Amino acid sequence: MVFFVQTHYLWHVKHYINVILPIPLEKSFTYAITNAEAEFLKPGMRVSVPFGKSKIYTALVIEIHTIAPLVYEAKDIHQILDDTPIMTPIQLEHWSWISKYYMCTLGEVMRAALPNAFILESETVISRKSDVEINDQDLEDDEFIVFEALHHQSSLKIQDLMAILDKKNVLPVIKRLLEKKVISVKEEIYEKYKPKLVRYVKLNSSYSSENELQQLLDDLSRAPKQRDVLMTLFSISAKTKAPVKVSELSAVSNASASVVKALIDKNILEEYHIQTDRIQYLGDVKEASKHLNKHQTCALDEITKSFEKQNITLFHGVTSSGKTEVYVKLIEEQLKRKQQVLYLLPEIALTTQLVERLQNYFGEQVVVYHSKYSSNERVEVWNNVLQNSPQAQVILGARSAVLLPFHKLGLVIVDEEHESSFKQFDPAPRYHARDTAIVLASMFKCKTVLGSATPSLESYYNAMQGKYGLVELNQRYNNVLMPEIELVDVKDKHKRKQMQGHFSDRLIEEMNETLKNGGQVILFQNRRGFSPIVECNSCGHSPQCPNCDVSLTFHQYRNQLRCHYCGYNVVLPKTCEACGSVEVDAKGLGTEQVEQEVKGLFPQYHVVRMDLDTTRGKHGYEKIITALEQGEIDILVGTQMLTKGLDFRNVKLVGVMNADNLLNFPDFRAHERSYQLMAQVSGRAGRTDERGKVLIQTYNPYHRILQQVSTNDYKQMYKEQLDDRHVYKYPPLFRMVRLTFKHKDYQKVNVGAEWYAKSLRMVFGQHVLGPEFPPVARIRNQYLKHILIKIPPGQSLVKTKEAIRKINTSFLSVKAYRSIRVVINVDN
DNA sequence: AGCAAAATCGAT
DNA sequence: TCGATTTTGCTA
Repeated sequence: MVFFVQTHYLWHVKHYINVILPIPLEKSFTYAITNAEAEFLKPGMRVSVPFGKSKIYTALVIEIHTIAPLVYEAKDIHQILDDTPIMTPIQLEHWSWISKYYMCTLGEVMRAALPNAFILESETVISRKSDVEINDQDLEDDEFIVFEALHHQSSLKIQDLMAILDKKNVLPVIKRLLEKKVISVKEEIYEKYKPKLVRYVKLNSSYSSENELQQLLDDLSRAPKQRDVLMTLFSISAKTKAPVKVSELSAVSNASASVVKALIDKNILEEYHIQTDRIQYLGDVKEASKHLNKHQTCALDEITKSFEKQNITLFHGVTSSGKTEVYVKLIEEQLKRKQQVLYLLPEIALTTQLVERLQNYFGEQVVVYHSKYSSNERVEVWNNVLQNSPQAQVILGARSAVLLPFHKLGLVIVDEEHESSFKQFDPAPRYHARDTAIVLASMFKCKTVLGSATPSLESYYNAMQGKYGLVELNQRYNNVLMPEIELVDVKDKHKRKQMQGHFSDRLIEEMNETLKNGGQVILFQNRRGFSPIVECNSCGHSPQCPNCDVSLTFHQYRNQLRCHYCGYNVVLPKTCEACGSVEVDAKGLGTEQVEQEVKGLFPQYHVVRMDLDTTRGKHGYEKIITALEQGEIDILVGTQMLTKGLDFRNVKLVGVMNADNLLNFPDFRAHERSYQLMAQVSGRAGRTDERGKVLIQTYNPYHRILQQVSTNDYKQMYKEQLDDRHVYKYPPLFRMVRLTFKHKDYQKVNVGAEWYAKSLRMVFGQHVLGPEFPPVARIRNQYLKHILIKIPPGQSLVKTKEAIRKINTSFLSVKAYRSIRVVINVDN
């Protein structure tokens, strides 16, 4: 599709616009516009349009043209919402790439990209018809209640009606009232984004002369508090020569808000508002960037050199080698060239630590963007990026930051490049932020750095193929040694009776040693809850989730059984539901149980657990990190949350409770992930002068991956894993598209998926796998089935997806299959 | 997505 | 058999 065609407007021709609606529909929609609107509108502006029976939606203009739709009469738009486009031409091109590559609709990309506040919603507002004579007897009870309410309030919203009538389905009542011509209904839209206004005060201009002022102060002699406030105002404005905030005034003068209000009411002070940014940088003076050591300097030179030949460079630097300092130098260079920099990080690594570090170097030029930001904050970041404002030169963000309206992008940095959280799983667009960023960079003709201590096989493979440049940094900062990694054979320890609960004697020994010397310990267990399975000792029955095909996880702190897929929970039954036996056993290990055992083993130390359950609050995560930094925590037990780019100086020992459940995870990337996870947790140990220690407990110490982790041999891991991927035809050698079928009817999923697979096999033959049930075959009462399509090297991706799309269309045209949800996941 | 018509369910 | 609930179809 061609966007942004500069049309020559002819006044006798009817104009139309094509728009994207924020809903998952394939087609774009055409609306009629007036000539004046055609002159004014540009692609990237928002309009509100009627859609469906009654609703008004926010739509984005992508094309302005004069081609009348053939089979229907285009509706008129409702109104224009913007003066200038809220997005850029490059962005539209980028969205279009995402929708084609990841096989989703533009509407879905729009939903993901635009801050929520940009998408206005219409609301049904009902009001009483004037001059209508109504006989009370003609109205039913609930109709009369609404009629009465409208005497007190001129208009009511659907929400209000639900509250008044205390039921959720109020539409029939509205319909009946409408038929009786008692009320009228209309759709109203409202702006969601509200600029933040700060209250300021100044002296009313009528007191400008000396005399008037003297008079005023005399008048106020009997109101000493107000006089004080006034004097404070003079002293602040004399000192700062800047507008004075109400909050500042009342803080400095130590007066309550009511005193200030009294002065405003008396017209002595004048109140006014100034619009401000919600996100403000509160840092101190800028810091000069650190001098790089010789290894870092060398890496920086190599990256610069590699950029001469390659657009993308993989920066493979071991944990705590100081990659960030190298990025800082690269960013500095772009800022000199007046170019924006996009710095992508996994959400969880986007901590205050790192943000503060970058703000120290770049001050207010840094802007942060992630999902925890409120809708209004996101709008402000969006606008700053769009306008290329000085506050949006370095954009530090999680996955969705790649969808911002960049103006002059000079460099993209994707840190922790291997992190799987860069790939969005649900809902669509199921995009990978790393790959999407690379495409964005190519549209801006700028360079990309992918950084990681444990690169993904995909990126390392691309580097080996010469597609990416490769720069390595093998020295840790200050030449700290890599931690010493010891594998503990739990099977053997059990045999020798050297286990206490889930702790081997070696782990206890090392923990004692570390704690005695004032060091901190991190224990890693990749499962939350107390135990993932509860089993009856006499009959073997274990409680299952009623909505999903999984065992319920026992959570001790609430004495609950919970499903981690749908959130279902029940109180732990006292006796077995199947046989009534009281002997119920907890099988398997979760963080809660580790915490409990540690507390028993080391009662004199402070133990804290960090997982989804303890970090749920807004700053839950932050609090634990700060407590650890400040040495308030001796032992931290947690899930993989612990692994992400945190710099804990005093952590001397890391224990991996059970490496096997990582390795045995049913996914073709399980081994790669295990290596990355363990290498990253190990990296938390000993980041200062002293060498850290890592203990990995396992039933299988001879596992290749564990051997490679313990010898820190990334290259060996890469080679062996790549061989496996070769044999089993997995990425990075083959590409993959996975289809998921969902329906509450088991048979329907089976038959539908089988039909689909058969059609796929007619085109792709042996490269279609399945349909197969996933390890958890039912979630929230929906049965799931997967089909995997492997795309061999050399086979056209575009054509493959085209073929899949065609089959999808004919699948959906079979009536019996139409109700089956098909989820397409590219590069999953 | 959201809404209305159509189809199915279920208790009298 | 009627009314309620779920499923299906369409939006410009």
